[in-house]
Amino acid sequence: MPPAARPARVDAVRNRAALLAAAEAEFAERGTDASIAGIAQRAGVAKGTVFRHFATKDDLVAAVASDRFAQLEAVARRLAESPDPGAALREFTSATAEVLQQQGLTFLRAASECSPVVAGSRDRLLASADVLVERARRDGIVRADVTGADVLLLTCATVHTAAAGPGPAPDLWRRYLTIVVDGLRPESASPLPVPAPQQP
Amino acid sequence: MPPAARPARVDAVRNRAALLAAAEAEFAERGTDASIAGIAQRAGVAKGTVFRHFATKDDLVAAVASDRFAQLEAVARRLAESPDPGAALREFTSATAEVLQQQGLTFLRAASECSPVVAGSRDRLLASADVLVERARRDGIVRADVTGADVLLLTCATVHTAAAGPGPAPDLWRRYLTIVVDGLRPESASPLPVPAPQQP
DNA sequence: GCCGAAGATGACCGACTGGTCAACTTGCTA
DNA sequence: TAGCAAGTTGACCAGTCGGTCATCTTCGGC
Repeated sequence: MPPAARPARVDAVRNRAALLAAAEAEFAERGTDASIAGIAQRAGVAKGTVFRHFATKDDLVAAVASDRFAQLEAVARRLAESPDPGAALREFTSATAEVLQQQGLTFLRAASECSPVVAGSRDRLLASADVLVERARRDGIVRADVTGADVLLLTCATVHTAAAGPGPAPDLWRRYLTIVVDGLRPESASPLPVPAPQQP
Repeated sequence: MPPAARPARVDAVRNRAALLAAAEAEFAERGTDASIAGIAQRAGVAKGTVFRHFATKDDLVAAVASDRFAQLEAVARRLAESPDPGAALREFTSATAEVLQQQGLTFLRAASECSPVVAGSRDRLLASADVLVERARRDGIVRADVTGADVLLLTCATVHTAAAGPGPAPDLWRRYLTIVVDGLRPESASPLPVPAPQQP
């Protein structure tokens, strides 16, 4: 085992944090089309500094996206201890929708498609979602043929509808999440024509 | 009123049609990021020719997107005469999903956001969707507080979920469209927390 | 077959991108 | 406080993009 690396300099730590915050904001506003130059400017740093901290643009995208998935996974783990499985599932989908809404759905999807690190974070989130769905099913809240991946994808869907609407409709997703959750109920459920996906 | 313009030359007509077909395919594959050069090559034409027929890239995007919305509006008008309003609504959502899936959801959204012509086509489609929803509601198939814009947005949503899934899952949207339509039923409907949008 | 006009062409332009690097500055350790 | 590794900088590079335009080709009326 090599000796512990010298700790990072304080200015490097500060710049790295500023870069992550700036990247988060720029990616949220403009998706993966956000330019490195713009992120650097927002962080108050030269462009070369970005590449010192993140070898490629993809690495920066992955860092931001992984943080988001990890944040949601923590929420799911906490809710898995909740005494009311139905409320826990609703709260989880709302929290997920809020993060997706804030960070940008297509950004997170693109990130998990081109980075195995992000895909890993996403899969851990999926596993936590499965736990919540299974608990809700045992409670009679959701139909038998629905999985965690289904719920995550449908939550993404409701956020997308809000983003697709005209002008700012920041919480239109609440309307559609309500309809979707109603559609998950076991009463009056139509048989589903296509099998559930393995991953969201 | 000026005298009728001389009819277009046959080669111009042929090239315009080839360009529209090529643009449709390229936009479907790569969204608005598709390059003019790629579209020109696919159409077997030089780049300058593209700009002779469409002054800007946006004009080309608008032409392709408008065609799609008009195609869906025609479907809706036909279904408005159908004797079974519930089946008509289901068929309309399926047809819409298929077009969105084929042409690319984000492409169509981007197109209608930056071109008033496309927005007009989209609004005509919305009006036709409203007719279908109203008929279904009178038949007791959908809850009272749902509009045509809701149904269109939710249909977009199910397509988005399929696109967000891993690998090719070309008809996963059928699974989620079933869940969503179940969620539209009047029985066991939870009150909706946010008003419906004016446009989809 | 001739000829004018409409159309097609592709080299070219400027703007912008992600990424590199040699020169310079700064924080930390001894 | 001296010295050096770590960190920062911005000019620069190659590539791509949408868009222009002088030049050439082709259609179609006579």
